[in-house]
Amino acid sequence: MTGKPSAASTLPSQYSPAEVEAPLYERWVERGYFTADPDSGKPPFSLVIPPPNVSGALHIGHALEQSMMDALTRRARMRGFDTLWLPGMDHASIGVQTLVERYLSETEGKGRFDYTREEFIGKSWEWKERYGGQILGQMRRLGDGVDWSRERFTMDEGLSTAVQTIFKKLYDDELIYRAERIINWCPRDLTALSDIEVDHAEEQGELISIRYGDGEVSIVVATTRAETMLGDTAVAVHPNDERYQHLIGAEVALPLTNRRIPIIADEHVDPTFGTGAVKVTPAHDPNDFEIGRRHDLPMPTIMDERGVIIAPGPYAGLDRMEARYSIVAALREDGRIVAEKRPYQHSVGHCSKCDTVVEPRLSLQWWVRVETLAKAAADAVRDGRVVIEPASLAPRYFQWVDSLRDWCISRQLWWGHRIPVWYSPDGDDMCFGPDETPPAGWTQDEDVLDTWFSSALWPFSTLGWPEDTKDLRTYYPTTVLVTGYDILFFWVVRMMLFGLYAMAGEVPFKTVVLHGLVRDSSGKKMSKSRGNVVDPLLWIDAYGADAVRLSLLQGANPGADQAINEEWVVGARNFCTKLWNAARFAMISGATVDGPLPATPAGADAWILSRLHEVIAEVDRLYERYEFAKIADVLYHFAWDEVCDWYIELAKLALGGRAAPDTRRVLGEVLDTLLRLLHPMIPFVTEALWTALTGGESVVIAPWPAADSSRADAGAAADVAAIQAVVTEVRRFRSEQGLKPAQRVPARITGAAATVEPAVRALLRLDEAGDAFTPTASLTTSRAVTIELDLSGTIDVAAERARLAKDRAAAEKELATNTAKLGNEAFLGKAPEAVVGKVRDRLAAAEAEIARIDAALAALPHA
RNA sequence: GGGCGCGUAGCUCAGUGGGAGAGCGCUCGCUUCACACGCGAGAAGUCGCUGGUUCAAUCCCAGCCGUGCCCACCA
Repeated sequence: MTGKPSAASTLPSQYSPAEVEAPLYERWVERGYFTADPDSGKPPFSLVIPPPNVSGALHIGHALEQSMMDALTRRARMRGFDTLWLPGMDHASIGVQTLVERYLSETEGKGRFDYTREEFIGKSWEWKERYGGQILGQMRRLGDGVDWSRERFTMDEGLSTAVQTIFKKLYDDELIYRAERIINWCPRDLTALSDIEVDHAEEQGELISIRYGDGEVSIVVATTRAETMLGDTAVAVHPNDERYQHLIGAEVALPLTNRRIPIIADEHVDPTFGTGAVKVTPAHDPNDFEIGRRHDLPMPTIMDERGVIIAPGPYAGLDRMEARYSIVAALREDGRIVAEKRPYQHSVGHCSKCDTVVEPRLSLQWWVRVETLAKAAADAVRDGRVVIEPASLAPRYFQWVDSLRDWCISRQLWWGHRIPVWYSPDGDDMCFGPDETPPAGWTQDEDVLDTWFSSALWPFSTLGWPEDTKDLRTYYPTTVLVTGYDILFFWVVRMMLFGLYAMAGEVPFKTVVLHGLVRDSSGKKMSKSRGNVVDPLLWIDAYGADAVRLSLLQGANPGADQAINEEWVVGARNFCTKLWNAARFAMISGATVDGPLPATPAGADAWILSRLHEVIAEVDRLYERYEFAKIADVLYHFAWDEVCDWYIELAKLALGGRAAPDTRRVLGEVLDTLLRLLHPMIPFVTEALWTALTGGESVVIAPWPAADSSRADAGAAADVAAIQAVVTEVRRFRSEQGLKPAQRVPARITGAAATVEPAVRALLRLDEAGDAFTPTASLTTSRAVTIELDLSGTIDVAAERARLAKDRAAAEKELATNTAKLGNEAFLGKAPEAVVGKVRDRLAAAEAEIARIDAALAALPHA
């Protein structure tokens, strides 16, 4: 026997995660359980972590996402796969550069441009070594079974090589190009942003209607950005707009300047909006830029990169917001403002990193031509090579990928992958690969790449690409990607673009599992400004990593947001304690995992084994659909309601009798299996208990349970169902009669099977009827078991009558419902036979129930 | 404007064409020999509204009301 009753009996009654977790984790790592082995001969199961920012701390969303990934990985390992969960971090170009700038400002009192590029990058690496990567330690706290030997960073040498290699390939294939276009510019961070790095917010602004020109040739335009009029080079109207036909081709005087600008016709203009006339500022508005291109308009830039007016004149040197105010004032003085709508609600773009209002700006940048790449990315999902779970979120993927616009990838930053393009003294440009040397005298492009460019390579760059490594051959395509639906556009789409392109059409992952956002207890998004952000580490400290993981997984319905608060974590912690005590009981009781299971287990033993194997099958089925919340629910209720509340109570009886050895073995089997089933979700407490219970090396490497349908035992299940029904009914009677739970009562039981009666007596504390037995109360349960009790006192007739009356009312309702159904010809004619039969059964049951209750009522003494 | 979703017990959420569920909370009782982070019993919902399909609708369809998110546009 490997159970250790002597040790177990000294276990405290409560689990102390803080003492147990860290040593267990270190042991797992030291023993190499998490290290993948492509030579193992086992089938591969691989996934890459969505790399957290090097500057980030573990937040509740990470905790959820990583709990999901860890559960999948641990289960796969137990099922015999060679598992690789690859960890790492993202360099977070703009985010980290901003932090480093702030840090340098605080510590050295200098700005970015007080350093050379090389100095600044050196400072950034120093910052990264000193302050970055704290999340890695936090992942250990959570219990993440990642392969630390394969940890990667998006700026490490191999990944930088991958970036340069794919850039050159794209450049050579003419899928990367340089062009002057309107981009989103952050005047604070001084860099271009991609469309998705801009957050739009509805704001109260003003809509000013301005009269351009005078007399015969005048036209009213409306704008929310009066200051951009300094860059106007036309006024546009719709070509079919009756009101303005006579003006098309004319020139109007642009107020506050001595310029005259043409009135042009363009389809883009919506004649129903405002006056139907639009001022055109090609260098400062994306739509105006397109109009400008169509009509070959001049495109003067009127602001510098910080948003300060540079157009010559009285407004030069003013910030764009100051200029707006001054220009509106000047126009008003001139009598040119014909209408002002204030407040005027409209959408304004902000830098997603620093919240500064972005400035559309004409600028020379590098772009990825996405059309063919996006087509391939869409096809891979349409033809099922990549499955999105839940499927209901696939339209979001298509919505994005089917309308993808060229991706601006250059950033005017220093922290990141520098664009591998060099310029000759004559201004020619050429891209060079990692093993190529540009000619002397050529200078490299100053810009770095969008952070997401390197993230897009993550599923293969981390495995060694462009080298043809064993890891790459073994683990690509990765099995599954787990990430939030909010990151579908930023990251998933881009991995699809580049994965299919770089890996000869092979998808980066076979399944995308999308989770939702973790919100606060009332369903509100967590944010610093709301002050409702929770720190998972504080909860780990207070309740243990398992409790945090379980509480998050209990809410993890596919693709759906979830609300969480501390109460949930407390509940999960309580479950861990319950499990702890169940295992403690098993060990105290001499449960064992040695030897074969009994060939013919007795009632409760047979029943719980039958249920156990149903649960295994159910859990397997749910894992295939990534239904973490339901897996947690099934195991929670099986463990608590069935194993603890019924099986252990029934086993206590058997442990005193002849069947004790069988029960000890079954009890061991049930706990062993339950702990293995729970291990992927709550690794620490299951490890502590499983090793103590079984004496095995580690549950991490224990085999995943296999469902065995031959364990099904309908007879045993029926017996236990009868016990549960009778016990529950009599307990209710006892409770309503005010009998103390501990009070033993003599009773005569008739109608109960031999397999049922002893359990009923024990669980209800009913003694054998002795010689002096005088029944004073009798109840017939729904299972046709009659129990006569000698209460040696008066029973509460009124309470009992009320209880029975209530039951009778419920049965009457049931009777009426089913009688009505059976009286309905259409129902009898059209409903399936099975449904009709079920209704007949229920009708009969209701009739029997009423008869039983009436008999019980009649047997009650009159008050 | 386009797309997706939600509205079920006080709260947070599952769920199904044929008997309304869970966790927490609430009420009552309990130092019952694993566990008070526990045990037992219990109360609690016109399944948003209206109409339709069906023998049968919380579930399918339409409309409405409320609510959330994503994309595009917003001169």
